[in-house]
Amino acid sequence: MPKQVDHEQRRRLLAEAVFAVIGTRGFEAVSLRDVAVQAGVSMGTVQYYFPTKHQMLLFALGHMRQRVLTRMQATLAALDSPTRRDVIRAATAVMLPVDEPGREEACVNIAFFSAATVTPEYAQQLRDGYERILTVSTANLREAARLGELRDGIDPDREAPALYFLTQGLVGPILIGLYQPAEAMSLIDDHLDRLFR
Amino acid sequence: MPKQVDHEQRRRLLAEAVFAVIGTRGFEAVSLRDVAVQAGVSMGTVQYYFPTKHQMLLFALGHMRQRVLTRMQATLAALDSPTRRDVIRAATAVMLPVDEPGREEACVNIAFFSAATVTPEYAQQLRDGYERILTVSTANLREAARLGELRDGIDPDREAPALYFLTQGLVGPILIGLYQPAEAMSLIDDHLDRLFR
DNA sequence: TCCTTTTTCATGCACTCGCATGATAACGAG
DNA sequence: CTCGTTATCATGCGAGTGCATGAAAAAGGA
Repeated sequence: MPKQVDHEQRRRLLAEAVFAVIGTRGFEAVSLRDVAVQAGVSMGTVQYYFPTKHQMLLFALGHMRQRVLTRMQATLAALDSPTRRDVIRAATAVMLPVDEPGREEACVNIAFFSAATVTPEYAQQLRDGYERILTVSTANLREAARLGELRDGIDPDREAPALYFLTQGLVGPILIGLYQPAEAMSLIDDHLDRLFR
Repeated sequence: MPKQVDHEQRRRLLAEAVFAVIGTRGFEAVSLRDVAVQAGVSMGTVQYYFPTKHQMLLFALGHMRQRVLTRMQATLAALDSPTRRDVIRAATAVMLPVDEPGREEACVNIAFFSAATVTPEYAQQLRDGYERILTVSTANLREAARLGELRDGIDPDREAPALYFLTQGLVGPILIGLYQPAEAMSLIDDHLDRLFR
């Protein structure tokens, strides 16, 4: 049993390199050579861990989903005795490209979204991610409703998707520099004002 | 003066071919050869009208913006004595990928959005488009407010962007098959219910 | 120490890309 | 018809692509 290497960790390292390339030069610029250079390894190593480029990108997409969730959990855990509204607001902010890792994730996300229109496997991954986040978000709003924190006539099961899609709709404009993150958050806050007492 | 050809029309024809390629094989699959085949001309002809691939894509982006606006105007003009709410609802529906041309436009749009994260010229075009549509949308809502059709406490200048970004956030999920167009429109209608009396 | 397995690397290959070039075809003015 | 401009095309080139191959290096067990 020679030389033990954590394959999964190695793949994650390469996936991060993929993110960097997508974030700086775009999705179509992703080549095995670029990824190798970015990761500081040879091209052969990339091939060793990913038999094909498509599998590499698919893994990278999955890793990005997990990275977003991890960052969200860390952000929420850092909140000091937050209200239900604080939680929802912070979770929303994580999905917006407000800082550099958020921006990179948003670039990667939109790139895969574009690719998903012609690559069903990407679309499946993205659907999974959407449904997971929507489930959590809905549960949060339902809990807020149960605690009586929402205004009268607010249906958590309809408002959760609406809030989420509004958030998603803000990602693009922020990315292209049309909206400032602060403006976007102001818009989100207005929306939350309407939901919460 | 030999052989008169409408260059602008020729470019639009090629732009439509670009759309078709993006819609069926994706943005990264766009090559001069594919566009030429799709348009039924030789590769040299594509080069004749566009000195470089980048200029071709830039023109295609501009043409797409105009196509969306044209389709929107046609849709609105076809409405029979519409209320202000009908106009806003129809304009929103045009931006969602509910039919085939709408889907193609959405695919093209998201592809350029992704590319815009690393190509400032695309970002500029997209910002222009956003601002134009937002201006019209805001004007519509203001007019509705002036006519007293909105509920109390509804600010057109804040609700117009919110409605627009909600719409944009719905495009992706529809494209990847997570949401049905009917569900999306139901969500939009809920939102309009909140705005209008 | 040597040996076997795992990991890394350098190189080659067939293919496609964007772009350049020169020839060919179409068409209106004289 | 003839000519000259415009439009279209076929072909070639260097560069870069994903992937395959075989060799070199690394490292724990004997």
